[in-house]
Amino acid sequence: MAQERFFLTTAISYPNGKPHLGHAYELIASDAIARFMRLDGKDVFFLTGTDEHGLKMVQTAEREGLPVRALADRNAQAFRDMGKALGASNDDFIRTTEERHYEASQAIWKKMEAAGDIYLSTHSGWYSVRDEAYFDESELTTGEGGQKFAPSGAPVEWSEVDSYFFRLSKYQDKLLDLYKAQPNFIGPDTRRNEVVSFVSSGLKDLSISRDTFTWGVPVPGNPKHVMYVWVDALTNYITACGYPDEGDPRWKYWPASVHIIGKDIVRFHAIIWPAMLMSAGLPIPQRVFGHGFLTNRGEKMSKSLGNVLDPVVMAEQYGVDQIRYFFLREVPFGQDGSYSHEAIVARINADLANDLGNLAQRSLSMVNKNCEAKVPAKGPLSPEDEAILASAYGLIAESRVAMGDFQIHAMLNAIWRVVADTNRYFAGQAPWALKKTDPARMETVLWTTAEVLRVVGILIQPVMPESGAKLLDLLAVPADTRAFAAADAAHQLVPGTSLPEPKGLFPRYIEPEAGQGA
RNA sequence: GGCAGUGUAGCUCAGCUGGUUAGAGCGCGGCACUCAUAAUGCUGAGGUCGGUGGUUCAAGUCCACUCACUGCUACCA
Repeated sequence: MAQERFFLTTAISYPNGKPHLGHAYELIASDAIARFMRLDGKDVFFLTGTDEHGLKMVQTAEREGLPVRALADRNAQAFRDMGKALGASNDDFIRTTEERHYEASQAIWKKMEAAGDIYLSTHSGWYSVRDEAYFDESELTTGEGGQKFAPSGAPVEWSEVDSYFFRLSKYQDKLLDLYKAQPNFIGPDTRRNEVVSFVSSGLKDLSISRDTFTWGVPVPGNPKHVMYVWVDALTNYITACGYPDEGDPRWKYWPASVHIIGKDIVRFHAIIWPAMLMSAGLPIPQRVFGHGFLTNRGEKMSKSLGNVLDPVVMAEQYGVDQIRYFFLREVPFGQDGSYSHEAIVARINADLANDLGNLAQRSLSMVNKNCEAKVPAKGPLSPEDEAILASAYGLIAESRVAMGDFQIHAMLNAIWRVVADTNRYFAGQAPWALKKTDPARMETVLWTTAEVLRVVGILIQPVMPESGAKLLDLLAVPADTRAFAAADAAHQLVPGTSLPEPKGLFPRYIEPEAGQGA
């Protein structure tokens, strides 16, 4: 039987600066989904990368006195390094300046052109040099002498430039059909509603080339023009699958299972991208999911506010798994979220150190001292034992449901509900008391607790790969039984197996000095 | 302006097709325990479920109106 494939992507990042927390968040979340699917037995292809063309890159390079390509190389590397620092498990890292991407972009362009969907015309509108943007008449204000101004206050002038256009308008009905046929194509629902309403209100053709700069993919047959962001950036997803070579070993991954993107670019992925694919006669992605933005104590991150945190520094300060856990547990995926030093520390100490870390420590240290450092004997199970085991074994199904909608936080909530129940169970059974009255029963309680920990260890791996592995090490779980398929009663811990000395799983976070807020 | 959504304990939020004393986590008070990373367990404090008016035997849960807030309303990636 063929292994189910799962292809997921992040958006490609624009590397005119260093990666920030927003990039990190998207990568962490996508990585957790990728790892989840791998552990669940799927053939996963996980892609991330950088979108390196366009005027902003040129301008940034000029400002820094670098050739554009050098800037792109340097910053692309910074994004790669961030991925490493965060434990990202992407299978490829695509850069739009790569040869393979030029090939793919020009190929899809030609397909769209052959379909009669590309034509040369004039792009006209009110342009603000300062904002580098066009504005609709309705957004403008008129000053003295008839001068018109953008919302930013910058003057605008009427501009007419040659540009190639994509017949997006032609796809309006087809897109609406798509949204109807695939109700979960766009998630979460609020984003879907917005897109549907946008498309319903009418689509205009799209300007897809520029002849005002050259840092881009040349338009086939007219090298005066380079492709504008839409065609260039979105195409990366099929470039990585080997397009236009449909014999490429990676082509089997297309169409993508999901594009994980920021809520601000949902429209491009849910409207322009499928329309392009329809035009080129290619399959449409299964889903597009827009995550929310992070704020620092409810305030937008900005350089001027000085509340921009470097994700790599955060990983060093709090721990990689710790911040992965924090963002994925604290923020319901799809909604905006807020973070603060206090909130991070609270999660680390309450959930990781106290609830899970201490549960492992209190039970495994008893095993170590009272069971000859071996998996305890499993005697007859009491109803309490059965109940806690059943809820642990039930987690995998719950997690699949949650992750089916990318509700990573819901999966973590479920896991921690079991962790809390297990602490209750442990306190209720009081194995330290049984030690004197009924040692056999004590062993069964300890076995049950360890078995729950095994399941938990397996399930936290997508979010906290290192810590999950550490926990499974403490339980001497073989490497080949750490996937989700083993999170059931058939693979339970074997009494008598030697265990290593228990070590702390999650240290408490202690403030280095008082008064240090982040 | 139009469209969509949100408003439930100090904070963050659950509450499916309306039905016993409205829930969880965190925070806060008290108690217990000692296996454990000063961890854990138990327990308490009570929020007019934004407001008003309806429908109903019964509404946080449906309807109308109203207030506040948020998102979208295309070429910045």
